[in-house]
Amino acid sequence: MEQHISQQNLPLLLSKARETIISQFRPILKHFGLTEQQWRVLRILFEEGEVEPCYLCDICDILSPSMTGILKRLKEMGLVDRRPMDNDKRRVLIFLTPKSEQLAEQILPLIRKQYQLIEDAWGAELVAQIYTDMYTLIELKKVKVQQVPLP
Amino acid sequence: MEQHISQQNLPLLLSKARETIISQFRPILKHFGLTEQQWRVLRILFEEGEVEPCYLCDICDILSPSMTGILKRLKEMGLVDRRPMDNDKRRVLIFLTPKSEQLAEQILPLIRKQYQLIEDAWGAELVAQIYTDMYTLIELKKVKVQQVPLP
DNA sequence: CATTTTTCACTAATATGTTAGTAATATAAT
DNA sequence: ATTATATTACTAACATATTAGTGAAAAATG
Repeated sequence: MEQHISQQNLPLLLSKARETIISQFRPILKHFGLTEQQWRVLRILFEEGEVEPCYLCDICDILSPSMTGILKRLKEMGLVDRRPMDNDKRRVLIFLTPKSEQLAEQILPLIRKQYQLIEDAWGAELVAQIYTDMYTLIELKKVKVQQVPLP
Repeated sequence: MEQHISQQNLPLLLSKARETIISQFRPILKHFGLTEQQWRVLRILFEEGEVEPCYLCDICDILSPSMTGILKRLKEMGLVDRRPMDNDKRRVLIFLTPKSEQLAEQILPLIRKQYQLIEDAWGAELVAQIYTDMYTLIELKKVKVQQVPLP
């Protein structure tokens, strides 16, 4: 079905753009029985070692209540474990298990290859441009926008 | 908390970019007790009159099972109504009520003003650039990407 | 005309998103 | 030190996302 996209609807455009990208990777994650969010978390843990949940929330763009469930399920799957911090009893540290270390080592090369295939199909320049644009847009978060007065 | 963003993670970047945008509009919708998805649907109905659920799914980038719930809640709120089609008994048509027509007429000017405020803060050229990039990216959906072989 | 395949809206089950609020602990201000 | 505030992880309640699958009707096929 061919359709026009409503003008002045940036969130929707971003949503559709994101779907275009993520659909290229969904088959890989599905093959390993992971959701996109679960993989985001595992990947950060693989790259950075043990970190706190709030740090994961920040980096992965996942809110705290969602993260609670994600970590709970990852723990049930035997893919993460946790230990309390010594100096601050509120905090905990999350880290990978040997099982998930191995899993990440399997998945990461496939993700990289898929990015290569995307560049082959869409052109490396265009992909680079998308990166640049997204970083620019995210940085704009720091530029305060006035709020329209509400009735 | 300042953080680096993982390389080769476009879906996450898109997610953060989208959040940057939508956060500018959330206060408006919240003021009227609407979620972003509910507003997407109302807006299309306001622009296009009565349409079918599958068309709304397509345009709003919302999957059918989600749309079922969204339309059900909008109906309970008295913001949409439905009638079966004459020639095809599977299909239904969704349309606004007087109440939601009036609501849309209140909200739309505020959305437009907020876009103006965004352009004032970030620059019209940059916003235009984002539109262009997103359209380009969405069009890329039609360019088939090879799938990495899975073990 | 009868059979097969598609299409449409829907349900079910599970995972995540969003907002509000909580208890425990830590830090800042009095 | 005592109070007030901030932070961290969490729960609750509801809305939406994702995948699989269903029944009814329409369209395509034989």
